[in-house]
Amino acid sequence: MNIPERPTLDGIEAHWAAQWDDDGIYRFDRSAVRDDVFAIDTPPPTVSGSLHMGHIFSYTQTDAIARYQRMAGRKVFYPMGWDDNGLPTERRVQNYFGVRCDPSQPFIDGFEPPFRGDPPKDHHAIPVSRQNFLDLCEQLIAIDEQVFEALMRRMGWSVDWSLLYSTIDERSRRISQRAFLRDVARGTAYSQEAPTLWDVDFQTAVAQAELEDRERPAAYHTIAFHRTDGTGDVLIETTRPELLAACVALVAHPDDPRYQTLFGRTVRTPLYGVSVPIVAHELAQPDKGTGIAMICTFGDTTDVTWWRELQLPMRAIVGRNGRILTEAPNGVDSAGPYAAIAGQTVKQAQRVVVEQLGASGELTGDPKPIQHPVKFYEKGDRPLEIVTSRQWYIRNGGRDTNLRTELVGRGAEITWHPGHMHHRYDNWVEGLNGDWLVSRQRFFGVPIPVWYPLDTNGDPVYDTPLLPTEADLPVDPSADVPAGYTAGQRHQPGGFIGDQDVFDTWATSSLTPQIASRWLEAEGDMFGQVFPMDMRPQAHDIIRTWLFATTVRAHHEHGQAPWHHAALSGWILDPDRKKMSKSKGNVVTPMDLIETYGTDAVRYWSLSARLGTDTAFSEDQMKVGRKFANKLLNVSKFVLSFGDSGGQPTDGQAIVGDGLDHSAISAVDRSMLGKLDSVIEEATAAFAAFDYARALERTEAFFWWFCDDYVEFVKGRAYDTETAGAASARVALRSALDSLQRLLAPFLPFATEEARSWWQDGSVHVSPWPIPVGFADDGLLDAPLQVLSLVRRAKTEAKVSQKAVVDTLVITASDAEIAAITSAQTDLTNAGSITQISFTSGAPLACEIVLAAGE
RNA sequence: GGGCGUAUGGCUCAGUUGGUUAGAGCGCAUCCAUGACACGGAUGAGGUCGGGGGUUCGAUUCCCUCUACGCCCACCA
Repeated sequence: MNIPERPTLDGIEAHWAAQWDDDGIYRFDRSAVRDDVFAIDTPPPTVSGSLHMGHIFSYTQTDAIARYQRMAGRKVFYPMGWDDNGLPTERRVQNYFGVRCDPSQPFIDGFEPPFRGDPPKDHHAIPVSRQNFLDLCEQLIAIDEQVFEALMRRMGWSVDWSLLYSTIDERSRRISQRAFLRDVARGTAYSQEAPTLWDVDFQTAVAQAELEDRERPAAYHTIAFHRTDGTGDVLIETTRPELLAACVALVAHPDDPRYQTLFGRTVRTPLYGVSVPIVAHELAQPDKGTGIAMICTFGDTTDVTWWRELQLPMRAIVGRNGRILTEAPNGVDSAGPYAAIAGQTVKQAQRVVVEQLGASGELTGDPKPIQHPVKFYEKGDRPLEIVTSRQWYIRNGGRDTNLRTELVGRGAEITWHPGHMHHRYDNWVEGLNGDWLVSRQRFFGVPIPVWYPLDTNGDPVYDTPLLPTEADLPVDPSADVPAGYTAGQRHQPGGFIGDQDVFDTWATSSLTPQIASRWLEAEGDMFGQVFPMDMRPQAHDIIRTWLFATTVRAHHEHGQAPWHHAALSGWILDPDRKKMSKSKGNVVTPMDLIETYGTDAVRYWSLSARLGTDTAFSEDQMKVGRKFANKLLNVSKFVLSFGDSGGQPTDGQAIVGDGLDHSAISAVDRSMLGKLDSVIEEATAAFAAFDYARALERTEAFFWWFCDDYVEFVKGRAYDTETAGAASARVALRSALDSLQRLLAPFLPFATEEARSWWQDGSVHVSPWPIPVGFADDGLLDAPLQVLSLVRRAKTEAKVSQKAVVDTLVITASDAEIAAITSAQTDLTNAGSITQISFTSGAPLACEIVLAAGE
């Protein structure tokens, strides 16, 4: 036994983290069978910056559950990953090095970027080749990932670092492509040319799940369409007059009496004079504007619906770069008014068209400014446009009621923590309106493993893609050649082309259970040991993306939900209850907090918050956690200082296992141990239900009671080896300490390990979770401690030391209480420095206290 | 427009099938520097459980309604 003179929390993190690593105590047991495994589908953090308090918060919550499960005997599968492919990384690379990817640039060997961190504001990103750009991505993520790992290790998260993966590494590319090929083979993935939401800055298609609405100013413009029979004008209102050239019809509600006579007739568009039909559709809203709207290809997603369902012609005018196409669409004269908008941005074009309409007299009144929601890519800066392009999709129920029902069923297989998060899943699935668009016109991602044959004219034949075999994965269709072709046939008539696109990052991260477990890999496949996983921890704002996408993939490939439990963490709020944001400038970094309060203190704050509950950032809570950890060291030192004359308990069954009969333990000590048994039961039940916060609350409450009441109560007896009950007190103290250290290990892994190391071999984190010893929680101590409390109050009111002697104490109590007090009388007189006690039968419990003179 | 959640002493939160004086910590006040701990200990003040209505012998807890805040979803001309 080696107890320091002055226990301290300082410096214990680095020491124990290194020790755990050396001992490999968090290694997954690869021989474990599924029933013994507890598998966690860890969220791979996005590597595009730094870890923030939200990560600390939620990952620590998962870690506590992992630690409990490990101690409870499960073989914990707890991987870590980096989500390092995708747009966030590309954007960070652009901002960090001052470059942008331009595939038309030649590769430069040994390329040096103009900056490494913080290019000046006026720097114009220089174009670099695709390969140079990808190299820079790899460089930067390697740097970022080192920083991430260092912080995670400092946090004491009990992940198995040998399971580390990255979503861009070779294994992930192979697994992602393998899963996709299987989707293609079974028809759950397909490509299609269709109108697609398009970000004009990133120049890529985006998926429904990545949209967000933002309130933007706009204006209603009232525009006159001319009836082709010459009987007058039809007025419509629009916020997008620049799309007039893209107009293919006017639409009103079929029941709208104002337009009954117009259905089936035609009007001519202003400026361009194109003849378009007036059609009826129930999505038209009579109360909006004039009740009749123009349908353009495409102004919004409703236009797409109308265009498709009413089988209208295509008259696209917005290009992929967000500018008006130089060539006018079918039916519009390129030389007319259109020439003035060709090549302009959408915004510029609007100004021009409004001027033109004003001049032609076809604009009625002044534009009426409004605020309205506009769809944005969640990471984008300009409103989305809709352009037609060929994309890959994975079926997600958005176009198939049966599939949707099945996916709702998968959601119901999962136990949600907290339960109400399930609504968000159902809500999302039931609101889907299209399949999942997985292709992106970007660079740093998993390539779509597909080539297309070129016909004799050199045009791609998209219906018969050329696919690699699984054995050849991963492939890069831009560099690799499909079977049966030679490299020289690329881009040649009769030859082939590679698909230029990459998967959206969610298309790969939706496979984290497969990636982490090395599904179907030649080396180290653990899939069968861990799938379906036990737990998916994640934030609630990505239910519609990550959680749902993972469920879709598991449904298609494995026919089941990917996990048994989904644990949804809340958000960190600023003290003023707003969502914590980096832009506020007052955000403290996790490392600062760890250094100020210690890891266990930061963990304590994280673990005080329940799943799904948004929580205020609170340094006060961390201070409490610091005190808690410190107290654990001190009480451990104190209890252990008594020596082990009563026999040293070594595990949860210490007292009996030590050869000491229950009857050798005094009634007072048995009562404390009974109370502890109840706490163990409650904490265990709470942990089993993923409610670590409740387990902490119960354990902590008992811990402080133990320190302030029980220890104070019995320490006089424990000191004095001449006392008959000394051995009992010592064994009880040690036994309780043993259980407490283990109960607290998931919360305070460093302090518990430190205190544990003074008297036990082996890590507390691989010791068994305590189980009840079998004593009754009889409340025997309630009455004696109540008396002690009254004595303390009397001393406080008399403004004397707690050490002051009580000459006589007359207790009025019920017979049962008197019996309890009598059984604890030795400890009571010790703890209260009481000379003489007498009893009167009665109720309620009361005391008459006479302090010794001169005190 | 639809859905979900939250409203408990100055602050952060518990409150487990409705049941005797609604709990804890922080903060605050007063006191004690007792031989584990001053990153300590003792004691205390402080709440008509968001408003209104209902069910019940009895509601913070169940039902209805209103209000405030937050989030998710929606076809946004």
